Amino acid sequence: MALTGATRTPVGILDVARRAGVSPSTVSRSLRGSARVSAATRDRVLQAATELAYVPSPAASRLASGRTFAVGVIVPFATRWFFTEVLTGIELPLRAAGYDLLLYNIGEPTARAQFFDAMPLRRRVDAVLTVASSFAEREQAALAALGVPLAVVGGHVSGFPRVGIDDRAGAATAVRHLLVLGHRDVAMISGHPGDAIGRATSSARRAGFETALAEAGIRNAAERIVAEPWGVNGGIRAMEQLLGRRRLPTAVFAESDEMALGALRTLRLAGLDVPGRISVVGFDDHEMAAASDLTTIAQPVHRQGELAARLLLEVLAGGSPGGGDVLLP
Amino acid sequence: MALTGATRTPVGILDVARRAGVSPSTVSRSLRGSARVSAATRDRVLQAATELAYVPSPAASRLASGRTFAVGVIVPFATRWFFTEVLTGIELPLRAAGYDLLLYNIGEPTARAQFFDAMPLRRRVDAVLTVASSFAEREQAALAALGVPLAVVGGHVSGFPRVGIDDRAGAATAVRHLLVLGHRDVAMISGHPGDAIGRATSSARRAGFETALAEAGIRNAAERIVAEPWGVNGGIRAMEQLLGRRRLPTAVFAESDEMALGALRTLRLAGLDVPGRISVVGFDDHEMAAASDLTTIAQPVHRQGELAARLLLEVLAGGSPGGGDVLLP
DNA sequence: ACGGCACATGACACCGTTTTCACGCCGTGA
DNA sequence: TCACGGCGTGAAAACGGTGTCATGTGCCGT
Repeated sequence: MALTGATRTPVGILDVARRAGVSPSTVSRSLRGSARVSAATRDRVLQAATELAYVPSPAASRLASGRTFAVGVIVPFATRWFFTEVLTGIELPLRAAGYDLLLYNIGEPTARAQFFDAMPLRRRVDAVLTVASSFAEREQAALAALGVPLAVVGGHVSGFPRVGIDDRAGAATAVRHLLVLGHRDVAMISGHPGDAIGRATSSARRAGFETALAEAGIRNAAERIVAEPWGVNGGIRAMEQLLGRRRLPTAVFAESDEMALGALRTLRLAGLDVPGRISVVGFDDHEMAAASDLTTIAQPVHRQGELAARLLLEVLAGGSPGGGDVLLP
Repeated sequence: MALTGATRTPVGILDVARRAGVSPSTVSRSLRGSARVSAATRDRVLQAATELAYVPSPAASRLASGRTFAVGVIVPFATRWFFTEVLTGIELPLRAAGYDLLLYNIGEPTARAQFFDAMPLRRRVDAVLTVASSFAEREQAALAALGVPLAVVGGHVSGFPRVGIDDRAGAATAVRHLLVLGHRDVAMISGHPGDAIGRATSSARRAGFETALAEAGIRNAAERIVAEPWGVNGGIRAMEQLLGRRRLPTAVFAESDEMALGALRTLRLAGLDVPGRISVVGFDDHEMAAASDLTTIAQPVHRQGELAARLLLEVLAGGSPGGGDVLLP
């Protein structure tokens, strides 16, 4: 008596096989569409499968085939906006190809340490994707030791393909924009060089800043950079520092929109008109940036995610891709 | 000749068993610490395992045990901030208990449809967690049909425990705050009732708004609500609508900080002083809210995630939890 | 008309754990 | 001293697919 109603569904591949009047092997082949099965049989199998509401056990499939059909996504949540944007780009192609997304947040130092200590995605993903992170030597080695394809979005891991933008050029563009507007006294708000987030990105953008200033014949670019922890609060504090200086710059280039927004806030509190008294330019095209009418360098983040995903899929499918992709802001 | 260096590591449980001089069964038992194994043996096994750098195959383990040690997290990415915040809260306890996080973004309608069509997490998670979403009847049924524990953060699925805040009370508090300040002409900016995101949340907050107005003897609360699609842009447009009205309200309560920020932007463009000419109160305690000096109703989002995770773990461990949790803003 | 041959399909071993069951051993109570 | 009950451990059967190899059949070329 089915007192409990619909119990857990232990409908396996043999049930389908039986109903379709074929062997399990044939069911497997038909379902994965891969191998050579006569159209008639395949249809019969498919029909049987849907009738029985058959769902293959991923565990069994993984065990037998060795493929997990999962990719690990490593992120520092601190970059909320960037990361979610990338993720939406990543998800569609991967999902379409039948892959699951395993999320790992290594934002906090302790979480990060644990992660690299335990390497929890050993044996459980076919590929890895890192978002907006830089890694120390040992960490890169650990990632490489996973022995699976790896793609990098907004960061750098030596030896693996990278999808991103030319941060240096982007930053230079932003700064040149300010210079063209006539500004000579330009400062930069940057993330702490020590920060795990975007170490590479950070320094590339600083380099862009320095390049642009050098072009304009402005010296001591380095002194014009003030670094604070990455994020809105860092931006707030950085701008406070600038306000404390003898002379207020007439324009500020912020490494990221989040920092720019923080800076704007400080300026607003100080009653300084933007852009009347001081101009601010950001970098990233953060959702809130538009809402704050912040001038910013746009980057196709969503696209980057998508590209990275496709790149991985290509590798997983057996092909080897070209080098790192670089888009223009 | 090990030309290839360290190849893929096929070190299995029997290797460990051999090295420790025991049977695979004993290794399994020792490693999961569960069953009764003499301390001496266990130590020997553990040692052997670390020496061999043994990593159990999750696939095999899943197949044999029936447990996946994974939980599915369902989110509409639209609520970036909320969702990442929740996620950080969720992750630690789950990870500590050995669970993986499978991410599903059902933000876009087509993705949502596909999701409920294919029910991709059948057989691949031990539990599910939904974040900031409301579901139609059929969708709720589909979720229930998964047959696994489910916890809800910031939303509602009938029959399953919910972690959240008292949105109605929170909203009422916000509105009362405005009333106490002397405002009589208060409007509300709300998300579209049809939006999938936080339908339940939305209506609860509207109810709070209406309650508070009713208390103060203010009528036609419903007319004072303007609805636009959820998000910053919705806030922008909603405020534009309000500006278009005959009389500008002296205060606005926004359903979410994102909408409030949008509203602020419109006001800034219009040159209207905040809070001099018009007051704005938000809801959520969004990161950017602080940076914009927006008055807002704080809610312990991180905490909510953590609670939901613990709740799930409890259920997974066999206990049955109390009813839905309600925190105070 | 006959020997392949290619293709569709079935049989079966295997993937690497977990788990049940049985067994031997030792300490204990009668 | 003997039967008995635990406890620690090993043997072996799942778990549910996938892939390889073997088999049977219809068709083509000569």
